[in-house]
Amino acid sequence: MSQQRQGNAPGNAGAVPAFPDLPEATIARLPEYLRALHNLAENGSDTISSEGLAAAAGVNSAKLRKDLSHLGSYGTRGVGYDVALLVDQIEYILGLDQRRAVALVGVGNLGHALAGYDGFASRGFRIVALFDADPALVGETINGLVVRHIDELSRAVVEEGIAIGVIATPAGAAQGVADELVAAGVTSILNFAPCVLSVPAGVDVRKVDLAIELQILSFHEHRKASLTALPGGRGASTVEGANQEAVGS
Amino acid sequence: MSQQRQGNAPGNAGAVPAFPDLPEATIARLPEYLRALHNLAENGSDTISSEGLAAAAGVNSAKLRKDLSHLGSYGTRGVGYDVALLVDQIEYILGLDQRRAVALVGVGNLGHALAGYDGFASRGFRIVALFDADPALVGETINGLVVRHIDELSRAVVEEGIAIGVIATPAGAAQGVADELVAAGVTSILNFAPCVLSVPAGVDVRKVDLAIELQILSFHEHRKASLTALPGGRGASTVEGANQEAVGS
DNA sequence: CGCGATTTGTGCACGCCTTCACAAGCGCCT
DNA sequence: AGGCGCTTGTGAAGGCGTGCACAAATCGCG
Repeated sequence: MSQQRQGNAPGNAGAVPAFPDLPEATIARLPEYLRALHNLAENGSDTISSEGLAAAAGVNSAKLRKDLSHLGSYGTRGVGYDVALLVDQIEYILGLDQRRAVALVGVGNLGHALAGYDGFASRGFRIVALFDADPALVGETINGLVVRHIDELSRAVVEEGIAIGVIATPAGAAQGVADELVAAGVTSILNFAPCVLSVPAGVDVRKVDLAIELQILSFHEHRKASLTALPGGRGASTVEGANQEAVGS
Repeated sequence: MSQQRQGNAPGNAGAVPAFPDLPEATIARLPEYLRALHNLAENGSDTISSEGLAAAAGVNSAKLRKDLSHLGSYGTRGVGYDVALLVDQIEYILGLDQRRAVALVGVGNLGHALAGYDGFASRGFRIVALFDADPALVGETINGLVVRHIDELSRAVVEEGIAIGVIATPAGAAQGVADELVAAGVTSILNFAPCVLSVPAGVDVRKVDLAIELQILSFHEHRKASLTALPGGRGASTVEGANQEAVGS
């Protein structure tokens, strides 16, 4: 590894290990590696081989090694990777060393569940504010947080230092909420509403559409069915095996 | 377009428009096109240009045209695409003409919300059975469905003709549930549990991990912050604009 | 009927990502 | 100390996906 930490900050004394620019595909897999590593750490493993970690994360071992090499991580040849060290490295890269504050807008059916979802708290995030436009929901307490009216969003974002917003409103309200989030200073949005958001440059949007995932599965069902129905079709056994397609680009 | 509907079933008289093998990337975008088309249809549009539809779906128009050309779809040069026809084509390809039956396992926090999520019903899916292992939850009625014990899963899958299962259990229980689903005959699984599932060939798995999406956003936050902090950093304005990264491979 | 405006469908080139295969490095055992 | 086995890190090749740019096709109008 010749060029880890390529110094784009010339005079910096190495205090901040300047930011490597990782391929998007790699970034999307890092959280999965992190989860697998936490599992391994709980089971008492000190080191793990690329083969082992790859299996735990559901990817090819060559891919895993290349991913890790991108972030300049040191494994030890003949031994493997130090689990604790790798956890720290990945958490640092992902910016999870600081527990990030998240605002959630829309506490309807889905939003309510997200507000109570353990997985966020246990993986580096704190939902610090809930908002809704419906007066009937404002005031309700969910998981220790009081739902506030969306008009208070702007102030809360500033006061709590919120950089990430989650939209769990109906599609019709999503763009308006996104605009308010951006105006308040939020620079990353996770959108559960089934619609395209338009945001200014510098704001990142990721979209999760639950129905789309089912529709993709439906396509494969349809394909499998039409294969088995074909005269010469060899049935579903022609499909490649054990494909674990992770979501997220 | 010379080779639409390449007849892999030689003697078939065209009754079944033999299955084109679309690129995965295209498949993942079809549901988004479909959603945009439904919106357009509601607004009374009869035809739509590739430019217009691309904007509504948040993609490049060239990409959209290439995607649609893959499924042998007919647009009219100088005019655009027939909205109703395109809806039918995409719904057929995705296998949404038949409302697919879905089983949902795990009605905890997240599962409860999924069971009540309108977006499934309105886009071609019927959740027909709910299961949980916790006796305290069995018997509860959610959205008109009674939660059954997971032991009844196998019978229900057969009786109701269920081909798609959704796992919304804790990570520890997910692999066991997946095994039972597969044993019962389910061939597609949507997994919300944060773990890797291992399934036999011929079974498709898609994974949605809500925390992972946030972690990817967190990375970009971290990156943006480190850029603005840099001596020569030109701030967040260097990021490419309005990037709408859709989730799903 | 012919022409211009418009829009689709696609050949092509480029870049990203994946995968293979192997050299380089590390630790352990004798 | 030396050799052997194991594992990482990476060069190179191949495949896939994207986006440009343009030819082909269709409609409307004079």
